Amino acid sequence: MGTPLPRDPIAEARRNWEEQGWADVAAPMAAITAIMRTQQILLARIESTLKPFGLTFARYELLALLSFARKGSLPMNKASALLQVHPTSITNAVDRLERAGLVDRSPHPTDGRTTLIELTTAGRTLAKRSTAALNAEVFSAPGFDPGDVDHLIRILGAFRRNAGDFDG
Amino acid sequence: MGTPLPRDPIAEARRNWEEQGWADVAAPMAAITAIMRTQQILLARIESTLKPFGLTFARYELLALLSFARKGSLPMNKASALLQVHPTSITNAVDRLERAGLVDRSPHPTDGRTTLIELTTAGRTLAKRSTAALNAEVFSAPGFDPGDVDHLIRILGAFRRNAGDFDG
DNA sequence: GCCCAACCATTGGATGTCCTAGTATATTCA
DNA sequence: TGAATATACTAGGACATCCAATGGTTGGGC
Repeated sequence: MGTPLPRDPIAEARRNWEEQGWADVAAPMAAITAIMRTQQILLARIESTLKPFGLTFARYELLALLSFARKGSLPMNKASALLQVHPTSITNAVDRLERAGLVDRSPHPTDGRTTLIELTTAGRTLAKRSTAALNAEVFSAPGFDPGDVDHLIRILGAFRRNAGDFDG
Repeated sequence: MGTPLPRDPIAEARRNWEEQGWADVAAPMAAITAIMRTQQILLARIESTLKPFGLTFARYELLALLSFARKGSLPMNKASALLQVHPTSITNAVDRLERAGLVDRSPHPTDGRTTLIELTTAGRTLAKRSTAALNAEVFSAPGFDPGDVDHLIRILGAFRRNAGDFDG
């Protein structure tokens, strides 16, 4: 996974698609494949930045979400909805964060079905420090042309709304 | 993970970033998070389309790559480089594809270190059929504005070149 | 007031990805 | 020629994700 390839493998795939008579879907195929690869690159950078803190991206996202919660605590199903992941992934992340002393579980005062999660002091500190690291090492120089960032936000925002992520 | 949220959680995160005094990196943060989520949505669609064929995206990618190989066979390290994944992921995928009778391993004629992988007849057939399904169910209506597809390809292409994926 | 459908969190199983080691084969160079 | 280095693949472990199934808990309809 090291040295650059002589040519863009996605452009190559696009040419293959066109040669096979699938020219009508070749461009969307290339765009979707490019998103897959871009996500992979970005995730690797993020994980590498978070590693010194003992965090993965999944656990960081939960920590960051909690650090912005008005009441300081959040029901697990709410976290699942906001982060758009399966409830089992939240359970898994909370298990590990709790074992690391970064969050606490507590029963919901009125609804016996739901569990609340809350940052510990250590968790709040780590959220701050790891966010600072991500801002400095990843978000401040993402590798996009500055003018393209807004394009991306608009295009992907429309896509996500279209896919049913949110109303608006 | 069902009903749409009342508001865009990524726009929400961007506002939080700005309020914390990180306005300079709020936009790239939002763009990167949007790419993560978009990839997740697209991957779910692709996996769902491939499920009836007994394929995952990882295995499909390998099948498709082999179906375009000029010689019909490919060394494993070449597959690893072209698909941009860890060599162990290729080993894993080939293990399962071989067990399913879709590919064969064979020793390289001159280099005793390398293993060649090759589609079986069943593998070639399945590659064709599953590609047709993806074209019909995912790539033909990706959910992007038609004009945005070319923007995406250009922006993400520049990003990937910048990240060292390929020269050009 | 009671019952059942809906909801919430968890468990266990399958898959995929990466990393670290380890083994075997090639190549380079003193 | 023979040792050091580089390359190719495999083995085992950690982590995350999804799905299906389980066991409590609520709350609306009768």
